[in-house]
Amino acid sequence: MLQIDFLKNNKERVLNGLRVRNYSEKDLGIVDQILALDEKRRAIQTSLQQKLSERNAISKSIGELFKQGKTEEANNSRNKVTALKEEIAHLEGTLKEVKRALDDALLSVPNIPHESVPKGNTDEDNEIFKPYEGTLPALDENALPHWELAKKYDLFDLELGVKITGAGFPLYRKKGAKLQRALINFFLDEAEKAGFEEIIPPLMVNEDTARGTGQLPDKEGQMYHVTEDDLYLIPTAEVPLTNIYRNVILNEDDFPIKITGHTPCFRREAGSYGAHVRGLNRVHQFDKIEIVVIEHPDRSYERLQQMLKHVEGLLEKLELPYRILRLCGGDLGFTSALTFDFEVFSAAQKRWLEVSSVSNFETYQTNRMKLRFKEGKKTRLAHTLNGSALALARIFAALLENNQTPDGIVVPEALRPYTRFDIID
RNA sequence: GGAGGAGUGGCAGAGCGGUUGAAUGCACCGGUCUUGAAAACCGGCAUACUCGAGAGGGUAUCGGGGGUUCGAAUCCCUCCUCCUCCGCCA
Repeated sequence: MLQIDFLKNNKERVLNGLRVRNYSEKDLGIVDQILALDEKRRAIQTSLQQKLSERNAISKSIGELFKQGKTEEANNSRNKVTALKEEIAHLEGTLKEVKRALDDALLSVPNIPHESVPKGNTDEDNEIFKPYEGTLPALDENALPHWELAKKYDLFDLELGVKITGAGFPLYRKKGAKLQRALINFFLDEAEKAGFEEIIPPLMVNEDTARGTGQLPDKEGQMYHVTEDDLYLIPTAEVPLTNIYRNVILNEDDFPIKITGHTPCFRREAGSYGAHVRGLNRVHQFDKIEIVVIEHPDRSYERLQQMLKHVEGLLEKLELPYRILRLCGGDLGFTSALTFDFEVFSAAQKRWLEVSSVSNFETYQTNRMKLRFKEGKKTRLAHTLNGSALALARIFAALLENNQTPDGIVVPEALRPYTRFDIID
């Protein structure tokens, strides 16, 4: 959620930012609506506070008068306050309404894109930030997509998932299960080497938490909701990890806070069907190692670059061909200011698969979460960043496809200490 | 799930209807003293909103929400969390 002061002082910047997100001139009216609501709120609040102040003063004097035995004067004052009370109740009512309208309006405005974010409507318009340098691996004609390979080597089973749960809940087995576990440990170890503290968070979160990172109110459809207890299954570890610091005031020397966690991720994503979502390309449950950083605002973009390097390192160790995209305004997530997507080339499907998304949210999440730090006497909002390092299902798919040989699927060197086998056959 | 108890500032802990944003201790920061440190002493030490050019005011916050009252940390309702005992259980 944007800060109202920022909006007030940088109106042009906000408007231009929304234009990058393809807001029409008509939709931009929301900004003026917000400013008007804020003005209204302040006016009401000021007069309310005056009345409250008056009430408090009189009430205080009543106590004094009773002590002195001046009952009559005390009763006079009492009547005065009774009259005030009505005004106060009325003002409180309108204040609440206006605040609510303001809040709703503010929540409906996405983050302002970083100046480097290109204009564009869809993922077609994303900028190739770092192209793949090399020749794309070419497999021979009868190379199999991962869902076929999975059948051939009995690595995962979607039909069994259907039986147990429903579509999109894969069941891994044999060397598939081992590879899965190897990847998890590999990614966690690499994150630890890079200075991230490993955390195993709860997989269900309450409403406040979901709101803090921006899953609510607008994206509730993407989360599984346990209505009986009003809890949400996490769509990513970002949610519980970042919310550790909800309502926290840090010291300046606490930065950077670097945490990581492996969790299953649950996504409802009212799905489409077809080749693009076959196999593990899009599932309702997948494992992911997430890295989360809470950083000083002056250093967050530097940190974002470091996070990119970390993810690059992982893909290089796994010997997967990748490229990095800078998302355009139209494809940029609601809460993000700048996002880089990593894509891995799947040789068998002959397409790029998104395997990681690394973003700087600036103060958008921290404003909702009230995550601040002390800067001298004042408090200031911190920046949050996060990235997948990495998401398993698609990496798993790409590994199977790209490394297939007539003899089996070759495990990349870096992973062998974890799998304890060299080949899947 | 049943029965009881409790939630106050960074921590400990008073207050249980009236100048209490909240005693006191500890922690922390600044100062005096000291060659330096400790001790001692003095001072400071929440957050948000709001008015004001500023100095400085005001409002709200004692787990959350609602209510009673001229006035609530104090009384009532409700929710949440924690503790003790019983039951169930990996």
